[in-house]
Amino acid sequence: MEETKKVKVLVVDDHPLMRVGIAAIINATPDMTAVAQTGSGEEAVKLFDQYRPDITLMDLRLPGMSGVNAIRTIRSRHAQARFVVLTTYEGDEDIHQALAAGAQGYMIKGMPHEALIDALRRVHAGGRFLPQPIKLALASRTPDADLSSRERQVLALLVGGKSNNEIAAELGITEATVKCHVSVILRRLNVSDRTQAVVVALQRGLLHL
Amino acid sequence: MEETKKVKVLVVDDHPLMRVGIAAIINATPDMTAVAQTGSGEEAVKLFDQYRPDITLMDLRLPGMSGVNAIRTIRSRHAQARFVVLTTYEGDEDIHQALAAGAQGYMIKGMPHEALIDALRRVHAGGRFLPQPIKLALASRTPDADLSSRERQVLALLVGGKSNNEIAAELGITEATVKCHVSVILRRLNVSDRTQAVVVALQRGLLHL
DNA sequence: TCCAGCATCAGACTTTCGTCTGATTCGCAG
DNA sequence: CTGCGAATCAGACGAAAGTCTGATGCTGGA
Repeated sequence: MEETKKVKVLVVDDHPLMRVGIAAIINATPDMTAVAQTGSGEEAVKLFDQYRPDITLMDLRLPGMSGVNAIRTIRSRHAQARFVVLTTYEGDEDIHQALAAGAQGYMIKGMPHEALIDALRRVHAGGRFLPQPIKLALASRTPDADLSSRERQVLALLVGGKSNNEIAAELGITEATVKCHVSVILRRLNVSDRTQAVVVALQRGLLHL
Repeated sequence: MEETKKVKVLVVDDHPLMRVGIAAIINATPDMTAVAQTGSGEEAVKLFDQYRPDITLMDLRLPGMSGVNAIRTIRSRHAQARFVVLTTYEGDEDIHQALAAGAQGYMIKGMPHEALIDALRRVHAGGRFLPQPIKLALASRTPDADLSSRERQVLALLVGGKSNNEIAAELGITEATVKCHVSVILRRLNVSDRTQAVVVALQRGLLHL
């Protein structure tokens, strides 16, 4: 068995136990090896520079720098870098962001681990890998889902449970303007009041608690 | 090394990769062995009967029967059964429920895996194990947090984004009564409107999306 | 037995929410 | 250059939401 031919994988996940499991699966595959692992996005960037893995297996929910930002940062320096995102399914927004950032594969924690190896193989071969449910979630995305930055700002405050008045104070604008933004947000998210807006924002992963 | 002296652990988690990691850590510990594993609460009950493990490592978020219900079911038949809950921290309610159901230990995914072994040892020795942040979360719990079953029902509909009117229709009561329930819920959760109620309910794990 | 708590309802009142109409400014793409 | 969309504000309106007072029936524990 020639070591140099093994596919080098960098594992990024904030759960140590999960990293152990992933590494075990990868290292049990004869032509793959987990060369390094970490629980932080910042360290992932450093480790990538150091080990130049063929594929990076990346969780999105990380303390500090998010997985998406880590992908963006690494890709800005290494355009050929390939990523498989590994996460518990948390709404279509995460998926969309990750793919936009340059991920080639998406794997859901909780799928049988053969699927993980399959995904790694396909992505390493230059292809893509998206599970069926992920494809469906992306297909059902309406383009209206993209809010302006100001609207996302207001939505964040809505999720914080703020009233129109408080939001106005916090943003230094009038309540009338806030109402206007809220109305637009409701239309874009296709809901009829702020409570529903909060629920779908959390469901779709537009914001995190 | 005498096999019969090993501490037998049953692993219950719906993420296969996580199970692999947990089992690897346990089996790497000389005096412990992961005798069985599953991703479902129902199967956990069967496997317990079959293997009689010394400790069951239980995730709370499972498809089908919840981890808490699995603990309750197993305990009703085997009062001496010991449990360590292993979960991503999702609010004080889960913890409270799990301990009330009879768990002796609580471990957060994302802690170093030495801590897991430590927890298993202590619980197997007849003790308890609660990480510091968990203790704090439990300490800051107000007794007001317990809602009546009717109130929980209303809260669930609030989280569903329903209006008072829709809730009234769904429960077959008057809107006046719904308003009354909502008022009580707001006071109990210590918030001032339904949107905030939804947010804290999700934060504290009173309800799941 | 009696009180406390839960669930139910009603009316009235204030505040907030959400919509609508209409208007101004700014930057950017065609 | 022109127009479109974002962001800003205003006023006014109806519809919800939330509070308060007060009242009834039921259950279960002290």
